[in-house]
Amino acid sequence: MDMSGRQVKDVLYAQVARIGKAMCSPKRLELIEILCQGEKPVERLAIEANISVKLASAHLKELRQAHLVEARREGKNVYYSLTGEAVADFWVALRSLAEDRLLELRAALAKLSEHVHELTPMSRDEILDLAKRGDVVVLDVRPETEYAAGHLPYAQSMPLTEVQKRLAELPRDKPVVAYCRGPFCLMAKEAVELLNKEGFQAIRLEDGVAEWRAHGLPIVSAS
Amino acid sequence: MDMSGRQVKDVLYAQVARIGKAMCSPKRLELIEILCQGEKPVERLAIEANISVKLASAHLKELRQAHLVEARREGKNVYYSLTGEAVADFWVALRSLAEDRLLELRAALAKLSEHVHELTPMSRDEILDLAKRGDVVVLDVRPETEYAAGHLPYAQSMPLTEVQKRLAELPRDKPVVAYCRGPFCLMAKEAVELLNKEGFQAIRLEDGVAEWRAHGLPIVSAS
DNA sequence: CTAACATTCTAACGATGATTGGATTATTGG
DNA sequence: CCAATAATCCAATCATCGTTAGAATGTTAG
Repeated sequence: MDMSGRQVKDVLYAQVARIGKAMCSPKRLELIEILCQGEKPVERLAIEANISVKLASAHLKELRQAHLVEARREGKNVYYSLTGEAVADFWVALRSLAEDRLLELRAALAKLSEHVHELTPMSRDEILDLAKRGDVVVLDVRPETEYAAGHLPYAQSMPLTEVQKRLAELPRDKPVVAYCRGPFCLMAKEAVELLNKEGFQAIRLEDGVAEWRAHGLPIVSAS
Repeated sequence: MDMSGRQVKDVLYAQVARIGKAMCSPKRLELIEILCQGEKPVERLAIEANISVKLASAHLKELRQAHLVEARREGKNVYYSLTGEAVADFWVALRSLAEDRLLELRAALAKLSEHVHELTPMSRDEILDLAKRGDVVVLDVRPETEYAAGHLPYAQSMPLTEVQKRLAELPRDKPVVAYCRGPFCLMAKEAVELLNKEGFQAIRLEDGVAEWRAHGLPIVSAS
C-alpha cells in the first residue's frame, strides 16, 4: 500500500486546496467575517449576509467540511462559530493580501473613506493608551450581542441603531473613536457621519475585533 | 453613481474571493510553492508540477490575474515569479492552517515522516546558532538554481541528485541537517534516508526558505 | 525572410459549484 | 400525539472551472 511521491504530493496539495475552496466564494467569506464577531444562528447569518437560509446552510456546510466552522445545537437553533482564532487570523491575512495586491479592491475601499479626515490617524497602541486614560471614547457600534462576545478594551457599546437617541451619553470635548466589524463594514462609517453632523469629534477606526487581535492586542469578552 | 451598502460589500468580498479562487486549485498551490523557490520558466514549472505546459500556462494566467505572480520575458522564455514575499508568507499561512484543521492532511503528512527520529528536534534558532559555529552542516538539497535564488544562512548546496557522489564532502562526526522546499517536498527526506544508510547522522528540517523567512529568520541570496 | 522554439490563445468537453424549490428531519409548546 | 419552527437534505438548473487539442503569437538563429 505504498504511494509514489507524486501521489503523495497530489493528496497533500488537494487537502490544502480544501481550505482554499472554502475561501473562494464571496458569500462564504462574508459569513466568516460575520462569525468573527461571535457565534450566531443560521437565520441571523442569512440575514446579515443577505442570502436565503437554505443557501446559508449550504455554505456553512462547506465551511464545516473544511473544519473552519463548527455547529452547536441549542433548542431549535443551530449556532455556528469559527473553530478557532486561527481562522479569524487567516481571514484577516487573506483580506490584507487582497488589499495589497488588487488595485480594484483598494479603489473600492477608498470610496468608502473618501473623507480621509474621518479615519483615525492614531495607531492601535495610541488608541489603547488614550482610551485607558479616558482621553478618547471608544465606541462599539455593532449589535449588543457582538459586543458581549468580545470587544476592544475600554470600549462602550452603542449599536448604530441607537446612536441617534443616545447622543447625550457622549462627550463633546473629546474625540469619539467608532469601530465596527472591520474595514468592509459600514456601520462605523455611518456612525461617524452622524456624530460629526451633530457636532461631535468623531473618527473611525477601521479595525474590528479580529484585526485588533490579529495584531496582538487584547480583547475583552464578558464571560 | 452611488451604490447601496449591499452592492459595495458584494464588490469588496468578490475581490477578496479572487485571491481565494486563485488558491483553490491543488496545481496552482503547487506552482506557488515551486515559485517560492525562485523564478522559473513555464516549462520548468510544468515539469516540476507534473502537468502539461499548456495547463501550466493556463494556471499561471489565473495566478497572474489575481496578481499573485508576474511574468518576465527573456528571449524565448517567460520567467514567472511571485509578486512579493507576502505571497509566500500567505502560502505558508494557508498550509499551516490546513495542517492545523484537517486531520487527513496531518495523517498524510505523518506518513512522510514515519521515522520520527529523522526529523530535527532542534529549533530554528538552535540550528542557526549551531550552523554558525560549524557544529552542524546544513545541506540544501534542492537544485542549484534554487539555492542561488536564496538559501538558509551557512547552508551548503548539494542537490539530491549529487548526494551519492559527493558523500566525501560531508563530515561523519557532526549532524547533517538537510532541507528542501518545505514540508510537502520529498527531497530532504530522501537525502536523509540515503545519508543515514551510509552511516551519517542525518536529520531533516521540514522548513523551506519560505517557512524559514516567514518565521522571521534571515535568508541569504547570492546577488 | 524562414525555420524552430516557447508560450499563449481559442474552442470544446466533462466535471464541479452556486442557487432555488420541495420534501425531510429535529425540537419545542400545547 | 400534533402543530409550528429551525435547519438540513435532495433534486434540478445553470454557470463556471479544469483539462485537452489545435491554431496563433512572439522571439531567436540562420
